[in-house]
Amino acid sequence: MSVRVRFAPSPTGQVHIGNIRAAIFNWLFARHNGGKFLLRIEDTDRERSTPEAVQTILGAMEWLGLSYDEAPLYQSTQHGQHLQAAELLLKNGHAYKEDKGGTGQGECIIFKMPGTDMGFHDEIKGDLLKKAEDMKDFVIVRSDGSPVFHLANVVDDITQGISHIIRGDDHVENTFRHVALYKALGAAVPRYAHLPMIVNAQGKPYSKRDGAAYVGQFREMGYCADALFNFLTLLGWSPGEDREKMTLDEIISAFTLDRVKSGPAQFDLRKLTHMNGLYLAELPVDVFAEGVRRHLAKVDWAQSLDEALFMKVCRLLQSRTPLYTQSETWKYLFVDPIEYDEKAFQKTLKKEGVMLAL
RNA sequence: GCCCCCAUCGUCUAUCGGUUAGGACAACAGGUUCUCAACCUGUUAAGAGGGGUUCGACUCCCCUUGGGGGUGCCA
Repeated sequence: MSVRVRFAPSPTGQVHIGNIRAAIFNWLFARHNGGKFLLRIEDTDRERSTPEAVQTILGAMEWLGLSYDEAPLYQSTQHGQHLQAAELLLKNGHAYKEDKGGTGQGECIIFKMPGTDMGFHDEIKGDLLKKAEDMKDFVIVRSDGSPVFHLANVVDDITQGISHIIRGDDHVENTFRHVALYKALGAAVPRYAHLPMIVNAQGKPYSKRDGAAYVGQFREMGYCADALFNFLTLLGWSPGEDREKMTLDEIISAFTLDRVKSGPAQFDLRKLTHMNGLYLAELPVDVFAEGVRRHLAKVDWAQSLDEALFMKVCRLLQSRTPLYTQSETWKYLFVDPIEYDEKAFQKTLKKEGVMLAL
């Protein structure tokens, strides 16, 4: 079975850390299995989708090295496909029209759940079952003619030939609907894997209120892509054998879904910072220096530093810098005069017999 | 309310019936040191509770408790 997975973000703003983690896991799964990693931009929400947000997504993926294998599919171009699928469901009796009243006006198209108990196998959580009475019919096309997420998502996954759907835990319940949709559409049901959520110290979904929550923010704060990638990989997954800091190749070859945990994982910025330090320490000096330069660009005392001294300082402090932004505290090395008591200094020199090689 | 999922040090995790329950981050102590930091060494620290199954349970089953998710003409 050839592996085809996808990352399907909505271009409505910044790229959330939880979303990019899902992208990373999909990417790793594809690379580990020699499959394809596809990108689908779910831009059907005309109100909130913007071209800038698409660029933000592309930029975040490029920064982290998440290369995709085929041209991105823009969901808005699939509108006809979605409606065609709805028509098919109507025709074969899996859907019906109804005016539900309430917020919308007119008839919407509703998918009829099979009315039998259902189940699917989750690669991470195991077998999941649901009784018929716990599943309700649901709207697939709104009364204004626009397809709902469930329909669009499933139809697009079918047209992109997705074999494994690896996504956040918050979609577990949707999966029963999606499986029913696949079957009603006469398509092969893909394999599913639901990733544990990334939560904050309170156990709630990690959000921007908990500090940095977007890829762009981590980049600005001075974290390097490899460190963030490695760290995110360890949230909910472990290669075993006490391995943590790994090269990309090592991660790819060790990555399997059966080693993904199913409980939520708390985001610990301190551990990320420590790991970032390990990555910065092994960078070539000039690359490190370049990163420092970027972060010092806006700092007033660092506007015209002596190049030779700057490189010297970089060489000296590289291994002790967990974050680029820490270079902002290097001011004393360049401009502050060293304060000392001349008399006490001389006295110490004599007393200790200290020899200074100056 | 109803449905589903989850549960090892403060945190991320290893363990897939038999271990002194291991590693990492953090914390603490000491060392090193031109402040800070980094670094080195060491210490503290965990199987939520109760029943089973078994010669033997962190590990398998059940209940309780706690946490999370879902329950839209949102995605």
